Amino acid sequence: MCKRLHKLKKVTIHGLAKLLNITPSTVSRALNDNPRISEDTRRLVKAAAEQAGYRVNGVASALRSGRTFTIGVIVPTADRSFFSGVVRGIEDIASSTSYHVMICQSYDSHQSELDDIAALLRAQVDGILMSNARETTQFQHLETLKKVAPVVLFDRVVYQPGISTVTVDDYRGAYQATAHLIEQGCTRIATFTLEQFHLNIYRERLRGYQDALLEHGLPIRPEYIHYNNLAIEGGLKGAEYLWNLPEPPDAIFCASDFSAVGAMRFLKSRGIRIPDEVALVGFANEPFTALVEPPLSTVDQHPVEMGQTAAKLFLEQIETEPGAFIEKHITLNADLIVRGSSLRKPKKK
Amino acid sequence: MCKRLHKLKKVTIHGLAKLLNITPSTVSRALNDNPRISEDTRRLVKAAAEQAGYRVNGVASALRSGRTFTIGVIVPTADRSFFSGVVRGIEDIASSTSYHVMICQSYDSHQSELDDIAALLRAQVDGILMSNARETTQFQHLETLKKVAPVVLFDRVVYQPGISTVTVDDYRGAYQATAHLIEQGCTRIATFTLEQFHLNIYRERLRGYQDALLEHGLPIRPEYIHYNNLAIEGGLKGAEYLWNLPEPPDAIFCASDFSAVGAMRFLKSRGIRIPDEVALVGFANEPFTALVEPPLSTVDQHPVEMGQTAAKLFLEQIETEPGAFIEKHITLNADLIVRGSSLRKPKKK
DNA sequence: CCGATTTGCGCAATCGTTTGCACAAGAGGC
DNA sequence: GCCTCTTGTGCAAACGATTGCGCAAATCGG
Repeated sequence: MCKRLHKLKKVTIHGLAKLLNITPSTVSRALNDNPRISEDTRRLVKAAAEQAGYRVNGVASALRSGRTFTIGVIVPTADRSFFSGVVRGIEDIASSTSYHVMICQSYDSHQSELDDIAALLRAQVDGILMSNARETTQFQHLETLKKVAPVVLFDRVVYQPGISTVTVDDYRGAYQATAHLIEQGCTRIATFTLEQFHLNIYRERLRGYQDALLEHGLPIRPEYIHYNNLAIEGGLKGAEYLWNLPEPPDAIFCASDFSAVGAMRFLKSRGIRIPDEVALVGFANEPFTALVEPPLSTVDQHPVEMGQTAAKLFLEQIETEPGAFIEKHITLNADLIVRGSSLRKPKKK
Repeated sequence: MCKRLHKLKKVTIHGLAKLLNITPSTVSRALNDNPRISEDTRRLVKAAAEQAGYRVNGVASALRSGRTFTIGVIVPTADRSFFSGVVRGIEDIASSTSYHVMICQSYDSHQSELDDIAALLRAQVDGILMSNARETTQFQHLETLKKVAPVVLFDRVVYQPGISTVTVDDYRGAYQATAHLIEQGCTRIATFTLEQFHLNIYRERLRGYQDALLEHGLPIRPEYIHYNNLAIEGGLKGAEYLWNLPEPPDAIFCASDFSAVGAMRFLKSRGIRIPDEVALVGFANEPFTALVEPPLSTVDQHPVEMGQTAAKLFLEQIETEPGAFIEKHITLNADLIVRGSSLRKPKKK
């Protein structure tokens, strides 16, 4: 039953060969600029190809050559600013090097992640760039995956020999954000974070927050560390919790922009002034942060650059003999962006 | 020189066949649940495949069967909320029907659009879902493309026989937005739009705006129609222009959220109160619109649903005999979302 | 118990390119 | 003028899966 769905007169190298009275091999070599083909026939072939509207069948050449020139990408979700920025970065590099990008979403589900990997491998992608799903706490699948294809992890990573990673410096980003709040005169600084310590990013952000406090002589108060889902609603609840404490904080470092906006809502509803009574800093530099009132201070993660870097790492690896390959771990700078939500003092000169 | 980059012991149906002392054909049929294979061997083969870690080579089967189960998607840019929402919708449907999504960005350049199409065809995608680049004013390439593969256009479309489309009802969205402003007591309603009338969406939004005015007995004042790039900066300039008029408007219907935010900035800097002195409505329901102060009224375009619909149209078409196929044009509802930026009166009942 | 049908599997061609090898013709050295 | 090198093409075997056809053995009907 399975006949070609849309049959069309396809022009192949065989067709061209017949047309020119030469063999397919010669056509192939001519089109690929093989040096063993004379300049004359090369021109002839290319002209004929152009004129006949020939287009190489990528599937056939992939089968023969073993390379699809396709990169598989797995992100938790494609419609969040950060990840779509990464996808864009990957596509930037890919398309400028004649690669394609195949995209999958894990929806933060471990099973989907496994399915996506299987699907991408079936499609014979040349490599996989991914950010782990939240649910993923076991990494056995990466062990086996890395033997089959180059793997680059970004943002939510795990360190394994043979797997390169790109992250943003979450630790320093959090440290700077917290130090900035201290510098603005805040002394009771709370934080929102996610209680999933298999995720490097939240672990690091919490560390940065804590170290900043300690190194500035402030105590770490466990009641100021609130675990929530880091969505807007989580921020709302978190703020409500904090303001039920005997001594509410005078600043919150939120490990996500969404939770910061949630906190902002709560504070406004209570008539608490930002930044005078409470200073806020978010994380991720989502586009909306510049537009809320007051504009939200946050930490930029350079998503596009992250995607570009991950793609470049992949390209490096694919050019390297598997034996000679040594994974790299690239950390991008996290840039604190100070806006109105945390600016109590005039900027220092 | 071009040896397989990462050679690995791959398990193929030949391997399995040898292992089981049967032929590759039988293995293939067993794995594909061909009814002519006995239940016994089917189980045997599947067990062996499972145990040997066999994974079908999608490239090989694509070459033979003529189907890659891959959908090509071209968007102007992958990191804008609207388009990443569409991509997500497409991926939702695709992955639930064992398709993959290959994504390209045109950056609103016509040449890139052509290149992307060529690249996707080389990869033998089973169909192409795209939104036209801003630059694209000629559509000859679609003429030829549609003969080669099913094409579905979304959002920025052009109507051609044989090409299905999915759009949001820009006309009614704009009409409702404008009517809403009138209902709120505004009588001098300006608009921001893009001076590129080959793009259906801006054409329709302008029509909706104009018809709403006329049908409510208000004049169309040419000086109230401002053409700009619809970015934040365009909105800033547009507002500045309007407030240099002898009689500034008391409302702006902006054909993009970004320009609305730009206008908002200008108005705030002038101390003009929103919505009391000027009411604003944007378009697209970008995530930030709910978060600015005051929250921006806007028109939701249901990007995810648009992507899903486009993907479904593709699936329908691929199942249809090319001869029997008739294109469909689906229009999604545009939903006016009223928020603080345009709400002068208490909500009716 | 014999001829007709079904069942289960193998053979081999095919999809379109790539590529190692062979080989003829031309170039060059002496 | 003979012998070695280059140069330019052709031959044919991959790549891995799918599938029409053929053919035995098993089943069935009467």
